[in-house]
Amino acid sequence: MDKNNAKNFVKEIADIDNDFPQWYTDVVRKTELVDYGPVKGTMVIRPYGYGIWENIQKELDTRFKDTGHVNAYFPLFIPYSYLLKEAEHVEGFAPEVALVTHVGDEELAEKLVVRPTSETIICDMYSKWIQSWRDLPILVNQWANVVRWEKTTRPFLRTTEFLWQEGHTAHATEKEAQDETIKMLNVYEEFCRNILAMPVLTGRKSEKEKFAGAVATYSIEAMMRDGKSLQAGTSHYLGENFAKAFDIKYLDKDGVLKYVHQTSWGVTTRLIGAIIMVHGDERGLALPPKVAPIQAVVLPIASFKPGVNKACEKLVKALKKAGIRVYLDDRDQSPGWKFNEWEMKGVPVRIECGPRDIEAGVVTVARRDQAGQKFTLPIDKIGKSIKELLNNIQSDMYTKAKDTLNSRIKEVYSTAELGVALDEQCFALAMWCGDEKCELEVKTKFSATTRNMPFDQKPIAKTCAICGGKAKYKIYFARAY
RNA sequence: UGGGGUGUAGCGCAGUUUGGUAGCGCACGUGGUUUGGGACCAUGGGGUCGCAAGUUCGAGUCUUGUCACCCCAACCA
Repeated sequence: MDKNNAKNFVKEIADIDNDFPQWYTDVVRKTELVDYGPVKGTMVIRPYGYGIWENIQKELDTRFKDTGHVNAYFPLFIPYSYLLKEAEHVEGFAPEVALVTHVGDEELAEKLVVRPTSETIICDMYSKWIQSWRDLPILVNQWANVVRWEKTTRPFLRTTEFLWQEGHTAHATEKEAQDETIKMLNVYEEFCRNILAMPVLTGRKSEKEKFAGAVATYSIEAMMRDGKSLQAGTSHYLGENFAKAFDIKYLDKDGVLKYVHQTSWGVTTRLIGAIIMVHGDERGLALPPKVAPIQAVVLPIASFKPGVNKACEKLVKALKKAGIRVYLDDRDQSPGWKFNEWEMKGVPVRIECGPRDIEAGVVTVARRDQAGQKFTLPIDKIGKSIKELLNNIQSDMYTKAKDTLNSRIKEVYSTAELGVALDEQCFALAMWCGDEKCELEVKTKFSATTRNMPFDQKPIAKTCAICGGKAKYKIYFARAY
């Protein structure tokens, strides 16, 4: 037996602290989340990875319904002319849209784009649906795929095709639309906190970083293990921009024809990448119980011995009855192999059941988030005790991530301090004059960008940390994915 | 689009300098012994060496062309 080889197993995955991007790529592939697709930048989401997305969908959908939204579906193909209607929008997206120009050998009279986002086609429909103030608000969400032909790609974080949800709402008043924008941002924040065990920073994007066509863009920003920021979701206040471009008007109570005020908001499969990079460690993936496709894995030990298989089946039955997503791994592999396999795949709880356990009336349990430590739980009421355990893991994972985030936000008052904070893998919270020049300077000097402006705008200084001019906003700077 | 690198079995690689039967580790099949932190023994299967021309008695190896992918900058949910 090659014991050294066995112990060095985890080194098959790149060193997380020294080579974070490589570690990420290794984990994503070795844990059977994805394969690379044949077309550059596309990915095949394998069943285990898709299971995470299904849980995300389920939890988000519940929240959307609770806030009055309904699901609908709009076409994949959009006439190119639609994209041209909103000036900023086309400028932002044209370079990265895939165009359909031919069917067979025949050239199309009008080019089609494969949707990079659905504002245009949805607005086209809204202009037909909306006549009167009685038709408002329209609160629609779509689960779909979109295509953006980015130059460089990475599984989940930036792929040519990705899955997402996009909410598109139309309102009678500016106030109502603005409230909706913030409401959905807060839905995302709560979802990340409670379901993904991932703390995020909410706030408004700078003019430079906002969505093409929006009046204001708000984002949730998450901190990855290496101190880089990941924009995990966005909520846009579109104002009347698209309403004017697509002629979406309603007749108000006062008899005046008015433009609607709109919002759009979305999160993508990028969230899966965020989970990996926030919770993962040197052993691989660690999934928060609420999104884990498998919450507990049952491993029979010495299954050839009498009674073991039966005890495991009984155990699985009890756990299923308690509503736990459980998997019985009765494959013909050595136990140690399976321990590592499931740890790498991030299953929150491992339950070992062998002859010694059966004799003692217990099972041996290991938590993924506290690797290596085993303890026993009595076999009776196992459903209830594992359920509690999963809840504890969920909240412990959040606490740990939250502490990390808090300890790595540095208030800075000068360009020099900003650079130091970034090099220490921190987010820098600074006062800013609001001028794009300062954003560019930071980008050139430190390859970092403004992330967002928190709602708490209580100033920490009077002058801009970059140029020393009069400070207008408090804003986070960070390197980003 | 600029700079660097790599293409050999499912994965990771050696072999190329100096041309001479296609190799190694892991994974996979079968039989047996095992099973509480990646087991062992035996025995098998799997390759047009990225592609195309050329030189040669003979090319994974030399020449020319070509394609693909990866990393670093620029672009982005």
